[in-house]
Amino acid sequence: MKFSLAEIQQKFRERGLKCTPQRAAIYEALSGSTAHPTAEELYDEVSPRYPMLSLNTVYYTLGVLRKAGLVHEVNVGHLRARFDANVSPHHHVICRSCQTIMDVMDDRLNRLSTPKGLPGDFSVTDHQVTFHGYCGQCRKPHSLFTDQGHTLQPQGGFHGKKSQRHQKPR
Amino acid sequence: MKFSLAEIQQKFRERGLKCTPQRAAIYEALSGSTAHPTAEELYDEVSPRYPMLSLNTVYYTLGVLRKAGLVHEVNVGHLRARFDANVSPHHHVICRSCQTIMDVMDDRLNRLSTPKGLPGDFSVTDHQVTFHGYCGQCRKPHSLFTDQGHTLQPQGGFHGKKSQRHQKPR
DNA sequence: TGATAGATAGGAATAGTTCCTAAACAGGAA
DNA sequence: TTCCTGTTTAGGAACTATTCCTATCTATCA
Repeated sequence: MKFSLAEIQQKFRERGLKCTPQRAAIYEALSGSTAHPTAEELYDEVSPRYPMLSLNTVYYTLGVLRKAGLVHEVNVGHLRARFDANVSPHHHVICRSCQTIMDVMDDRLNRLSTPKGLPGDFSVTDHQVTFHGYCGQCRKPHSLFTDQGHTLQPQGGFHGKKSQRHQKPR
Repeated sequence: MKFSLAEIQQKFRERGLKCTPQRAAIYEALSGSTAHPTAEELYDEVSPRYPMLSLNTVYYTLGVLRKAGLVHEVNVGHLRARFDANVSPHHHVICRSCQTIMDVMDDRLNRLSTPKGLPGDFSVTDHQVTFHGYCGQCRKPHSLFTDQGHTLQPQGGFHGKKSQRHQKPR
């Protein structure tokens, strides 16, 4: 859920983080989304209100928030990192075709026990379950045969936002 | 387990893939490892036998083998892609500090049922459980406090192979 | 209000991966 | 066996996400 400025200020203060307008805006935008946006998508959302904002600052801020435990980084494939302000334990479903990520809140999955057969000195801190499949929009008869993971060369059919390097208008 | 040349030839033939020496060597090296090597680590392993081998070819070959279902790509964070010739369903344990990946073969995990609360038109094809924690070598008292996921700036303590762009000797 | 540690913005650098192209070659046909 | 053809290879360049560097700015605290 989207946090108010007061809530954000408090969270930052509790963790000894400076509360700059950019930082608050980035966190506000992230907390108001369940789409697991990329750094650039957050930049695109916040940028209109802060035209001087740099993508650099978004990365820096996300790094700071992550270290403070306010943000999780979700990685799907080796493509762009995606971020999530929902830091309570949860899991994900990912469409193999359009890479859309959805949250799965299922307590049963939170309670999986540590697997057997690990080296004795390995200490498990947490785990995550990722379900793969095809969402309604991508679910076509041939999908199962054409796409095993991401493709070497970009193919059509992606209905999300197109990857595009940000260009400052000149 | 490491495949023999005859086995590799057969697997390639069955899938209509040309069996070039480079391709066979790359797949042989991958099948002989449980360390989930990166493209570059495979390159480093095969390269001595094929000095003209290019990293490009390793990427191309891994892409071809992945599409043919002979290889899985495992992604940890947004760092380098890692590959696995073990394509039977299994799960992973990853050290948060050194990024070492180990396989978890646990039938119980293979049988997790599809979570509730998904959009009705989403079809789940498979799932994967990833356990995070700290391996014996990385398990120091302070580890739990300094590292939440990967760091913005590289820190010491990495005991794996150092990331280093390959340079052809001149 | 002033000092200061930390934050921001811009540009450059880095690293992993993919694209492009000409030359080489595996595998089937003759 | 030899020839043909489409695929594979290697090298270089390009691309993209992310990080590094640095000068300037600013939120916070005294």
